[in-house]
Amino acid sequence: MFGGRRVGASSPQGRFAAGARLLDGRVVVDADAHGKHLLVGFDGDRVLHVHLGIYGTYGMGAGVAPAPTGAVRLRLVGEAGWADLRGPNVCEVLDRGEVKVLRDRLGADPLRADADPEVAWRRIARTRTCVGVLLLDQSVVAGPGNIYRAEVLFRQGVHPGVQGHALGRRRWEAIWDDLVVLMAEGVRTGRIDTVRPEHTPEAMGRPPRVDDHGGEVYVYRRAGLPCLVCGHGVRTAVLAGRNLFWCPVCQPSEGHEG
DNA sequence: TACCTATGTACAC
DNA sequence: TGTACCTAGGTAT
Repeated sequence: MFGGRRVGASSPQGRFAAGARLLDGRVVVDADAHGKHLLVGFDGDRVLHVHLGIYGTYGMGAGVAPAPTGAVRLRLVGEAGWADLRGPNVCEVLDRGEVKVLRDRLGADPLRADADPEVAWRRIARTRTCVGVLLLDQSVVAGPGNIYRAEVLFRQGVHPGVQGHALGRRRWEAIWDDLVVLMAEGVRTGRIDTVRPEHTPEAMGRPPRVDDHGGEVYVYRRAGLPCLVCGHGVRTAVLAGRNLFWCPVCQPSEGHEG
């Protein structure tokens, strides 16, 4: 919608007024994402860096932009359409050098063709930190969040408390390969569905259930409900500051509880 | 109208 | 580990 075109930038809410002025009237030359970070390049060595965080949203449309509603941090308007950004964790203008600093602190992104899971593995293999924490550490793996953490560990039968050094290369490779598939599918469909065809409510003869986040999942936010595979109650605990969910039967704990 | 929750991160201690 | 950031939508009062 904006690539190669001159765009208008404004901050109806006012909090990004100075930044918007740096971009206003410039041409969008490229756009890229690394993990949860969006990088939109403008002419003049200016890069818009956006991280949606936990609240942020983008609203977009074709044609003439409507009057802004709510707290619109940044509005971009081009010939073909408009985009409104609300509530981001980060919204700033960087130069290419600052972008490199940002990228250097991010780990392998399962959605990127240039990702090297070997780098992540070297970090994982030498730490006692558990895999449930490592999967949310964006300097190890960039992109997965709380839903993918819970779901990929369930799909691979890995207890979230397994320490990095005890995970083993094969299990790490299985987790990585699954993330690549799941996240690509998420991009394609715009939602997070992780339930295999043989476990869908239709296949199992259960009523359909879609989580509030909009996708079908095995354990995420299903605390106390029966596991879709074995029927045991799904457990929950806080790990790395976020609500974690797992099935204690399908994800055996290898000698430790909790 | 108040309160709670959420696909996240940084910083103080 | 706790808290601030900061927004919208849902539920309770």
